[in-house]
Amino acid sequence: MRDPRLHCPLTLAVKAISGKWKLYILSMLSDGTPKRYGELLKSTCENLTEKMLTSQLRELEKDGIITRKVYPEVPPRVEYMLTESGRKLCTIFEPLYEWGVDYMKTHRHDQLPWLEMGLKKLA
Amino acid sequence: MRDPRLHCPLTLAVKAISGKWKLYILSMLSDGTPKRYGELLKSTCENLTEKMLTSQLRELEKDGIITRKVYPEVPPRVEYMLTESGRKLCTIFEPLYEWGVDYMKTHRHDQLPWLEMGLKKLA
DNA sequence: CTGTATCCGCGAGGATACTG
DNA sequence: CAGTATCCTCGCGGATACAG
Repeated sequence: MRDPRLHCPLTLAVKAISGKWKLYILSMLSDGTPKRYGELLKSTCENLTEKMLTSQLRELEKDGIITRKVYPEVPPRVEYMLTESGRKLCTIFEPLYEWGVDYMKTHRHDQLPWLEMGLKKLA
Repeated sequence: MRDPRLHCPLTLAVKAISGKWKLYILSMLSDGTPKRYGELLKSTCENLTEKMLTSQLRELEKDGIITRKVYPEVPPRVEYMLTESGRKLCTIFEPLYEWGVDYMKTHRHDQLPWLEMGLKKLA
């Protein structure tokens, strides 16, 4: 690191969303309603494991992108929700979604997994 | 894969940009001007290796996001450039950049590497 | 200059079992 | 229900050498 040009906002943003499952998780939360742990675990058809979900959630929480709310109940209930910052980050899903639609018009895709998301509420 | 709900455009888009270096590479190309191999290799302060650059470029090319043009010269010259599809994909950099700016207003960042990019021309 | 080819370390991440 | 705790595989990706 001899380059003195630091503090690039774009690098920061790219780092925040890198991580194999973060965009998937964020897309599940992007409709704005809180989601429970088990809900997130099941709502993807890719094989997201408990360990991975937990670690990615922790990082997103550390970065101030989501909040984790624990309800002192039995059985326990934990809800994850976007912060204001997280909601802003999720604006990228709209262009991403549109890009995907465009892309599918001109290519063949018969093997792609489906992803739960809430773009309708975003738009 | 027992879920019958396939063909999600968002999943497709997420897959297209996943890969450790793709967003960095795309951001370097996002000003629209063609870039040479060596140029891309040097213009990031992270340690992107030749192998990684090549593999990521190949995938982006395969996905129709960039084009690779070889000039039959000596010494050889190869230029990489966004396709129409790639340019559309790069629209996410604007919200990402803005998110990073917002984020930096409320957090401390003294260790982040800088990234060559061309948002000005995009805006 | 723009790449392959090869080797290989290492840690992300998957599987499984267990806990408050 | 919502997680830890462990173990272990596997392939990403770094280093190096070489080629057209």
